[in-house]
Amino acid sequence: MPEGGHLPPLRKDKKTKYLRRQQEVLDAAAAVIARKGYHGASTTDIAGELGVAQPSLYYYFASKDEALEEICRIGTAGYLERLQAIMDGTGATRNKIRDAIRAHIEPVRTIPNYVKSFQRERRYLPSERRHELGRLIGEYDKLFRLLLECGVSAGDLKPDLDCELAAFMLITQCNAAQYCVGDDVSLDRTSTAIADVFLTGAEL
Amino acid sequence: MPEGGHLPPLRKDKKTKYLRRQQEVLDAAAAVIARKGYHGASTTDIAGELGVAQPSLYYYFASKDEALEEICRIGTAGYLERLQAIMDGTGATRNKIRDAIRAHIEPVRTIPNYVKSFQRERRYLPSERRHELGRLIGEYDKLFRLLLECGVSAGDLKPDLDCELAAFMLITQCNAAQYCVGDDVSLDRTSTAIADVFLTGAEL
DNA sequence: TTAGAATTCTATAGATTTATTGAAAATATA
DNA sequence: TATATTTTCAATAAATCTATAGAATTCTAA
Repeated sequence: MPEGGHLPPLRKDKKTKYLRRQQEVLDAAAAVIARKGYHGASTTDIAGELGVAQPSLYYYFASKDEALEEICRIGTAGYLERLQAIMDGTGATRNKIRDAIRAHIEPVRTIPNYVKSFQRERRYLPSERRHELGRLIGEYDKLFRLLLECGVSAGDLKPDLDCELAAFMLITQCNAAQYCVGDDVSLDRTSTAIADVFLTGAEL
Repeated sequence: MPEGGHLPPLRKDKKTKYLRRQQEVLDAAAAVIARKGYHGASTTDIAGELGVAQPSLYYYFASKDEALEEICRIGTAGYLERLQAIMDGTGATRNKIRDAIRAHIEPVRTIPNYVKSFQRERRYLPSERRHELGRLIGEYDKLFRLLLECGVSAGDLKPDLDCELAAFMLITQCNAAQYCVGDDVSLDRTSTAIADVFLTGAEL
């Protein structure tokens, strides 16, 4: 058994196979945790999802905590970089906001179990990792807020806009986009609808 | 011990004292469950919050499930009625929307532990009660959507507004209002800010 | 002050959980 | 095929959880 349970075996050409299986285990864990919550999802449940015995999981992860850490890492990967890239662009404020909304919602749709587990279960992480994630989220919130503040400075958005609150509410709406139940809930239509209301309002 | 653990004693004048204590137990349970989640909150944790021994709780509730049911009942009480009353009023659409937002956020601020426990932990209810709550939420969503649709019909809101999505996103923002962290996060200011952006948008 | 009612406690049963150990099975390699 | 490596499993330890039973305590009222 690999040291610590989560370290891969030694032969280098076998690593990829090990890592592929580890990914499958992680997918199963994310699915069960998204469905039943971290404490509601037993390791027996996760093993059942995979069709293996419960101790087999420990060949790939040292602990349930560690699996949640990895799930959260995947669920948050790239967010900051994508938003930064959008802000570095040259388009109009409204298009940057549209792009930011779209970029945020995309993983919510493509890897919903990872994002959902991150959103709802990250508070059960060990404190060090939890605080680390908190800092990352704080940076993202700040960057999103900066996007709006730049729009205000440029004269594209209302000068009295509460950018902190507005950024928070936009992020909240993007996170909730996975729970939409309407007729056409495609990524495109959902992100466009959120952006439209945010930019131009609902009133005539 | 009262039959079933949760039924009050017989002498009628003692009932109020029993019910008061039951409320204290419920407050403690709501606080711990809001903080640690339903499965993360052990009955020992809840008893510790009250400073009593763990089995003492069972004098007031037959089970942990039952306590969660009661917490969810309190956390959702009055929502439908308040929204209905607002819709029955005669004011302009924009003011009804403002009132609806304000009314939704108020319990989020006044009884946060109950609302938070309801929002995040209701999925762990026994299935019958969970579906019952689901129907209640569905009615509320539908009523909120109707409010917007009436606005569209009256010519107060844009004819192409996606009322289902917009209602869902408004409710989502109200529910998230408990997590605001800005300078002035009063009920008034938060609800006004949400309504302003929704009605008139962020763009100049 | 004492009898009865109401409330809380100690002790514990019984189920479930995470994680470990060492053996068995499966797979790859020579 | 035989050997070594990788992967999985059965068995189980140890901790924790919900809930119960019955005793002890506290409160109330005559």
